[in-house]
Amino acid sequence: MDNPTMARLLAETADLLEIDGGDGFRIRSYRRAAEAVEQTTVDLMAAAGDVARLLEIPGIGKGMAANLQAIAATGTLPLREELLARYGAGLLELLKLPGMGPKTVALLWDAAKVASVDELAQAIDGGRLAGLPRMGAKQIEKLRKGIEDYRRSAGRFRIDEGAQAAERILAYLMGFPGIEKVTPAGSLRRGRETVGDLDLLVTGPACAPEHTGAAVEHVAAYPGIHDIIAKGENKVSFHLSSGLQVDVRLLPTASYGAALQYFTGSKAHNVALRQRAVKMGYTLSEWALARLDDESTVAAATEEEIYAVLGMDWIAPELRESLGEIEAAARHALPRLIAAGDLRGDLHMHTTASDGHNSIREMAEAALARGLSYIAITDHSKNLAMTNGLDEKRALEHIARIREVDAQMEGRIRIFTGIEVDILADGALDLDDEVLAQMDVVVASVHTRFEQGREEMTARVLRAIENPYVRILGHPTGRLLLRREPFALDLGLVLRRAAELGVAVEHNAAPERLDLNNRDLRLAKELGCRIVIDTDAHDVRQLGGFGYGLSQLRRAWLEPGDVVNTLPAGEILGALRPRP
DNA sequence: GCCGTTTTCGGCCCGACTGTTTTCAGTCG
Repeated sequence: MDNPTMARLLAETADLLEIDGGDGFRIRSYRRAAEAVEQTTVDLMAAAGDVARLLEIPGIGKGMAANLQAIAATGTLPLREELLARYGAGLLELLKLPGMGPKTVALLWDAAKVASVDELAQAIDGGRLAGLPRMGAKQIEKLRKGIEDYRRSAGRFRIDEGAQAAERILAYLMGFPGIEKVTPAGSLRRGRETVGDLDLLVTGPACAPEHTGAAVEHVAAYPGIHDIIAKGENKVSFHLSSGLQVDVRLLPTASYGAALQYFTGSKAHNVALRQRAVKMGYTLSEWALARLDDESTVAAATEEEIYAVLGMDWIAPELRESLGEIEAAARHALPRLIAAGDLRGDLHMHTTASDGHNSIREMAEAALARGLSYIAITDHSKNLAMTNGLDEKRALEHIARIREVDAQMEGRIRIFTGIEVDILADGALDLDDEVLAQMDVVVASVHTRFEQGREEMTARVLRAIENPYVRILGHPTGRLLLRREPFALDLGLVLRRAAELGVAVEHNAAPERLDLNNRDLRLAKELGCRIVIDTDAHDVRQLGGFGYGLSQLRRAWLEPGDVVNTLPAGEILGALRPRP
């Protein structure tokens, strides 16, 4: 078991304790422990026998060390099992609905015996919620909508979850002699926000036709398998315990390119490509690109040669959505897509001054190690009290420290001063302008859920970016992928006004964020709005992790010039809105 | 359940917002 899974078990125990009405401080201990387990670089499975080692981790005491040992030994912990036996796993699922917290879950369980999302839907339809405390018409409607959103995303997994699962399987498969290459295809390779299942293509001598038996058995023996759906000569399909379906296909090296092209998709792209092939006298399948007349193979080993025979440049997987990429590739006019190496700085991150886990210096060194040439430190402001947000006085002290560390770095990396201010209900910012005037970078973000309607919400954000010190609009939709519905916001208006004012709009690269969807990003480009991609890093490991957000930019055909933090340190501030 | 220039008990980040509550409970960050 890995650390993230252990962290999940502890967090679930905290949730169950909360539903159970347990002591709030004890609950918080479990939450803190889950966070510590998530954060630590100690491999807990390996260290489980060493209590002293466990106790060195802040947030882990005697009780929690015993819990970790129980998890390592049995795969779960007694308290969690006990609570699960009493309440059932369905309650944990209920907690994922927006507006649904432990108190409401407990209420529904006590009063209406609701123990799962399905039972909640039935209770709503049956009118059994009416009359319960705090269950007015609006609240019930909110739950109904929440269930709808939840079900729409069910069955798909966030791309980072898919990528991590793929990585583990890949490492396992590569340990088998005769397997040379494992490539994830499908929506994972195309960089979508979510994946429905995993397609893994495997090749090497062990995958030669008629000789796949041993390799198939190796795949089927993967320790993470929950159940096997199908096992054939060159394909094994199974579920992981998370419910994610995985299709592993064993292929001869000779047709690897054709298979990769076929299984990468998208469906629409493949249909269009096959039509083009037919017009040119070829037929394209997962085995090869062949001549229509005598069925002789003309290309199969690599994607590049297949596209080349069809008169096209190779198309980046992110673009394969049949949105004009085939025509552009045929005209040799594909964009020079933005790539990881183009990004020179990260303008949104937190330190221990608010809710980050590392110091200014540590963040700077980590950024340097990742090849960045500048960062901006943007800790939270006072309105986010739970993050230990900075008031005016502390904000000024903090930027003095940032400048000190910047001087210590002696030009190896540039550290800009900054703050992430909160947009209040009336559209004002929560810090005085005199303080904001001292900042290189002011990121204005919405942290509270507004539900009063699209016009009002849009007006608030528009008012916030009128403040002359705001240089970046952070979390422009506030959407937490697959968990919270997007804010109702007329993003078209906001992007247009931001473009006029020179305010850059942030695209958060964290997989649970990915603020701007494909349409938003294409619109931003159309309107000439500046995009900045940030990681909102809360520790050194998140820093520079642009990957998932970068895929979104590439999918929207964005080029280096469309993204401001491709500029060098000396030009970045000048490219943002000028300070008054 | 964790932690301690409080050494073994008594603390433990808090403010904004919504809905239904006529004074506040629950959720979120």
